[in-house]
Amino acid sequence: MSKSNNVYKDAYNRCLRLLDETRSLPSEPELGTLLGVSRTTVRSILARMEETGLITWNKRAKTVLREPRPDDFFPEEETDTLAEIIERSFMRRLLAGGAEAGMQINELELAREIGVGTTSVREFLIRFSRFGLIEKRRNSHWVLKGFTRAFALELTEIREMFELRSAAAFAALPQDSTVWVDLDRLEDEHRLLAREIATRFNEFSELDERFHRLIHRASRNRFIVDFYDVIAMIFHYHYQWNKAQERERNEVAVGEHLAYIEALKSRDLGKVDAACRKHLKSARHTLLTSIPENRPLQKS
Amino acid sequence: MSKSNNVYKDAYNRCLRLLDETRSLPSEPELGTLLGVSRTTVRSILARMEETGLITWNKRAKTVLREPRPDDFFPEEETDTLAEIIERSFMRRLLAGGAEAGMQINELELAREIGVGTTSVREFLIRFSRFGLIEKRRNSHWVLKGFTRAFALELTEIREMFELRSAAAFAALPQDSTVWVDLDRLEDEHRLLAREIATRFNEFSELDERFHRLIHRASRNRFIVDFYDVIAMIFHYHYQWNKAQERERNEVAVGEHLAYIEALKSRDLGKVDAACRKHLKSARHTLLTSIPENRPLQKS
DNA sequence: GTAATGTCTTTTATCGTGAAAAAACATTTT
DNA sequence: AAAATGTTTTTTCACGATAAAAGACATTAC
Repeated sequence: MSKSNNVYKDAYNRCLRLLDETRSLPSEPELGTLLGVSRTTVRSILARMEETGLITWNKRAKTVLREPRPDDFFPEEETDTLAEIIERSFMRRLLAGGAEAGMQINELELAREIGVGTTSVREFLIRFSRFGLIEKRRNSHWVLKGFTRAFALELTEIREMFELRSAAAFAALPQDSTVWVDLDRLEDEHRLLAREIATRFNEFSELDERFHRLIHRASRNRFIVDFYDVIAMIFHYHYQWNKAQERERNEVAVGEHLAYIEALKSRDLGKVDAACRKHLKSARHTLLTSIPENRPLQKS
Repeated sequence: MSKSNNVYKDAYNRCLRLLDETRSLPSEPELGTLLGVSRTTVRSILARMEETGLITWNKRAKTVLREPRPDDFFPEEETDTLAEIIERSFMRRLLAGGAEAGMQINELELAREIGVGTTSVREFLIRFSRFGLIEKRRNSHWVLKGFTRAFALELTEIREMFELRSAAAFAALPQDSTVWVDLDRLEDEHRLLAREIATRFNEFSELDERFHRLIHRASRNRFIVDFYDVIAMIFHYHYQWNKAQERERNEVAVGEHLAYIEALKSRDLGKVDAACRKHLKSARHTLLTSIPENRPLQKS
C-alpha cells in the first residue's frame, strides 16, 4: 500500500456537503480552490459522484440528481492524514502514563504498533522534535524527555515573553488595520459563548486558539507565530485529558479574554500588559495543576 | 547503496590519530566511548587496522606496529553524514544567488542533483524547516521564504530577547556553579585570541558560538537553548560568505565579549544588560549589512 | 565476579519503487 | 482570447528491502 487516498476521500466528503446547497456544481478549477485540492482530485470526485448517481456529469454540465445520504460519505477515520494518525497514537501512549522520562523510543516498534511504515514514523518524530518533548541520540534511538513540570514551566516562560510582546505590538497597530475587525468579531463570539457557557463550554478551546493566534500574528515575527504551534499542541491534548472543572476554568478564561480584548481596544499599553499578565498567569496555573508533582524529572 | 559507512570511516580516522600517542590501544568498550561509536564499529576499525598492518590484534592485545601514514586515512569527504552533504548543497544553492523568495523547492530535483534518495532530502527539509527559511504547502511543494532582511530582523529580535534573559539568569547563578569556571576558561581563550587576532581572526566564529551557548544554557530553558541552533546555523553560513572586514569585525567582537564577560563576573545586572545590549547591537548590524537591501521580499 | 571478547539480534539510515495527487500541456468550448 | 475540459508528465507520499551500526546475549579471560 504505497499511499492512502485520504485527500480524495476527505475532499469528497466536503464536496458532498456542497451538494445540499446547489442544483449544479461550479467548474473544475473553481471546485479545486474551494476544496483546496488539485483538479486531478476534483475529477476523481466528480467521476465517483456520477457513478453513485449523485450527479450527471457531461463536460461543463454537472447537475445534482439527489441529496447525499449518510452512507454516501466515506468513514471519518479514512479521511485522516497518516501524520494525524501517528500523532494521535503517539500522544495516547505518551499521556496514558507509563511513559517515563528517559525512556527510549523505538521507530520500528512504533511503526509496527500503529501499522505504518518506518519512514512515516521517522518523519513524524523529526517534526515532533521541535515541541521539545523528545530528543535524538546521534545514530541511535530517540529519548523521551517527558511531559514534566519542568517542560510546562519552560513552555510558559517563552509563551509569556512572546505574548506580552505581541500584545504590545497589537495595541500599537494602526486604527485601519484589519485586526481590529477580527478582534471585534472574536469579542462577539466570546460574548455569545459567555452567555451560553453552561452548555457550550467545550467550544472554548477552539476559540482560545484563534484568539491567541490573532494576537501572536501582530508580532510579525515568524518565530513567535510558529511557536504558538507548540502551545496549541500542548493545550490541545491538555484539554482532552484534563476535564476537571472544565466548565469553571473556561468560564473564567472567557472573562479574562474579554477584559484582555477591552484592554487591547483601549490601546493603553499599561492596561494591555496587566490584562495579558493576568490571563497568562491563570493559564499557567491551569496547566501546572494538571501535571502531577511526582512525575519523574528528566534524566541527564 | 543503502547506507554509507561514514560513521565507521570517520571513527577510523579519529582512531588513527590516537595511534600516535600510545603503544597499545585500550579495550573495545573503552575505545567505543572514546570515539562515540558502538563496539561493532570499533571491531570493524580494529579489523581493518590489523589488515593494513597498523596493529596486531589478538583478543586484549592491540599493539601498535607503525605510525599512520597520510594514505591510511579515509578521504575527508567520505566521512560526512548524508545530512551534512545535503545541507551544504542546499545552502550553496540558497546563497549562490538566484534563490528568490517564493521559489518552489523540488524534492526530487534536489535529490537527483545531490545524488541521494528522496527520503533523505525530505527528512532534511523537515528538519531544516524549523529555521524559518522554508515552508511546506500542504500536499505539495516547499516554498523558499528567502534569506531576507525581514528574516534577519525577526531572528535577531528573538535572539536579543533570549540572550538578555539568559545573561541575567547567568549573572544570578550561585558562586559555586561550574559556569564560572567555564567562563574563566573562555575569558582566557578570548585574551589569547585578542593578542594574536592578526593571524587567528578566523578562529573567532567557533569561540563565539561556545561563548553564547554557555550563556544561553543558563536560561535552563530548552526552547531558548534550542533556538541557538537557528542562530548558529545562520552565523555559520554568514561567516563563510561575508568575508568583508572579517578581521576588524572579529576584533571588535572579541573586545565586546571581554567587556560582556567582565560585566557577568561583576554580577551587576545593570552592567550585564548594557554590555549584552551593546554586543547584540553590533552583531545585528554586522548581519544586516551583509544582506543586500534589494533582495526581494517574501511573497505573501 | 567483574570486565573483557565473541557471536547473534535488533534497529537505524537509506534506497528504489509504485500509487496518489499535483502540475503542466493540449484541446475544446463559450 | 479567456476559461473550461481532456490528457500526459511530474512530484509527493509511503512502503518494503537491505547494509551499517547499535545493542543484547553468551562465553572467556583476568
